[in-house]
Amino acid sequence: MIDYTSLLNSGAVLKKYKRGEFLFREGSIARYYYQVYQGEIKMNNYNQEGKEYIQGIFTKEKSFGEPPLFADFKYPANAEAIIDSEVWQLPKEKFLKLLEENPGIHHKFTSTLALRLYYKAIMVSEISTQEPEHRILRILDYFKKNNDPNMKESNTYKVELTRQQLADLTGLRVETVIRSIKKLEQKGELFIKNRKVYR
Amino acid sequence: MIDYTSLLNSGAVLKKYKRGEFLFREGSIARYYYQVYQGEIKMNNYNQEGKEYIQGIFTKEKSFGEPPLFADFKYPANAEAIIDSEVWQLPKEKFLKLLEENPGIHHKFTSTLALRLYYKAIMVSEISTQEPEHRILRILDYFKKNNDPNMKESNTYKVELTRQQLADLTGLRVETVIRSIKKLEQKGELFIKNRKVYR
DNA sequence: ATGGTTTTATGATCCTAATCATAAAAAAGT
DNA sequence: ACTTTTTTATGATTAGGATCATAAAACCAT
Repeated sequence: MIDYTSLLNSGAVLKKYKRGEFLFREGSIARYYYQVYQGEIKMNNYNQEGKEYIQGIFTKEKSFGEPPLFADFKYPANAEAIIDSEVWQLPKEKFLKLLEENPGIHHKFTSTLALRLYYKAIMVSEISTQEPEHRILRILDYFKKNNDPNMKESNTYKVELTRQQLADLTGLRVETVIRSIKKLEQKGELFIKNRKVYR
Repeated sequence: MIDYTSLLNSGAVLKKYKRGEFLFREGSIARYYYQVYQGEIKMNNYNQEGKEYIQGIFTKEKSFGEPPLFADFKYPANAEAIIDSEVWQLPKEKFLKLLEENPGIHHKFTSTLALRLYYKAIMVSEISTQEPEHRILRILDYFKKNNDPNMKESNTYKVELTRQQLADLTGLRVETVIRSIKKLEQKGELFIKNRKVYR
């Protein structure tokens, strides 16, 4: 999102996180801008019984957790490293100053927020009105489109998500995801090759 | 959101919509900035069977449907008048020009998007992991906080939403909402006075 | 290679919210 | 005032996904 030169000039530092480590917790105050240098970070919620909901997964170059920097509220979710990762960390004030001095970057973040809102609007509507198979297809198509922007729709995309992650992204349970995926394969909506899903 | 003087100077016009009329449809291209002058507008989705999901309800002074103006995508939902309404309409280009010339306004919109993202993050997590009563309380608290920003938490708030609207906001069915509200009343989480909910 | 963990898999059972049916009360329209 | 529509209400039944239980396959660390 922000190029390395600007990051370094603004005073960003690289932080390492081990798999399973939390960068911040739901309900805490936002103090930094974060951008993945390498690895994989997820933002998620756990309910009382420990059921997880994954708000989003962020890979190389992606930023996350900016919304609370723009308005006055606490983090609505945790940030947790899926695998060992390195993440740029820039203090809030320096981030906002950077935006102020670079309208272009500011505009880019507005677009990013808008796009994320679009994704959330789709997911919440899906989850509340659609059945499992439909939801899963939506998530798959989202990842297909998002993780590789110049991927054509006709190309087959290898899904790098586990069944459990798909469940946590769609509000379903693993077993339901496994069964739905099988049905979707029968219907020809996707195919499975040594346990990996292709769409 | 944008003051009337700026709106008029930029070339905005007031449009009237009858109850039930659509301002735009899911999947169409965004051409205008919209801001409620008076009345009530909802953004929503319908699934194949006609089940509705309400993305948001917008009243006096609130803007809606801006995200697609900032990034390149189609409307993820419809905009429909809940009651007879009047809405400011400003062409996309003029809106973007206005933002460009007024960094203050631009920043305000970024905050608005951030806040809306916050609300969506909460709702999608609620809907996918929480049970009916929990979800309903969340929506009530959101409306309490949002429709009257200087309302204290200890004040009792009169909910102006129908049971059906609550259902469409939480992904539940009317009957479930009615029953859950009764249970919540027994638990002392809210009270009902001639059919109106107070929280 | 070995042992431990994670992921995928499948059958059986349960439970909760959806669905179906029906109606009364309230609000809105003529 | 009277009809129509909307909203709230309640009981009975159903169904779909969650839950429970168990295990094999794949992956990983040493």
